[in-house]
Amino acid sequence: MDYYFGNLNPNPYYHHSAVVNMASPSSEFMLSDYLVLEDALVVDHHQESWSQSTETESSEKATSSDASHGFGDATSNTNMHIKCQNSGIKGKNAEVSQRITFRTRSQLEVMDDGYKWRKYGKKTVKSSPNPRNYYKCSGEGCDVKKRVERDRDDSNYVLTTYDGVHNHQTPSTAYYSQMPLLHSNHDWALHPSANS
DNA sequence: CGCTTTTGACCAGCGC
DNA sequence: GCGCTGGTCAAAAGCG
Repeated sequence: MDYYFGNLNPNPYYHHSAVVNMASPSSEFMLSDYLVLEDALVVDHHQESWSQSTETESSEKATSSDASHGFGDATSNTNMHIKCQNSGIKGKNAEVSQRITFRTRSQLEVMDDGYKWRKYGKKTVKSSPNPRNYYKCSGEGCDVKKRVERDRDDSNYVLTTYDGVHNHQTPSTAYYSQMPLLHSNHDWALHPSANS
């Protein structure tokens, strides 16, 4: 099941969209718990492979200079093409955690999603020639982790896996208060094209 | 000085 | 039990 989200916030800084492929449609999923996205993107609904993004609504698309507002390297030409899978993962103590993987076309390996992360490990894994980096959320008492690695098939893409749910708001709320907020859940809604 | 990154060591799960 | 692999720890170094 694919959901196509469009950000309703008219502010050009925050025109975002993403497809969410939910393995369990009934599970609770707050996209904005995980994402503060930058550019607009279009997602292929029909195939497993990842296709090149086609820009739409470019008049509202954030420019590269906008990226200097804390969302990444303004010179990096980051374009995001994201599909994510949400699946219930049973932890050691049988608790169900949330794990979501995003595949993002980006020259940046680590994108600013509004949370503060501390790197705690780096590992070369056999399944990929590229090293995998491990991060923990720096929030007090927050046990959310993420893994970041380059796609083994196409190093232009970055695979980011979020594991867990934040127990706090983004620490950048104060910063964002200078501009309209994205990272409230209310900015996201099912895009009409999802029905077609 | 406090926080982050680096990186080798260590640990746990899994297959044989 | 042993080896392989992925994930985490923690000491040292780096940085602002």
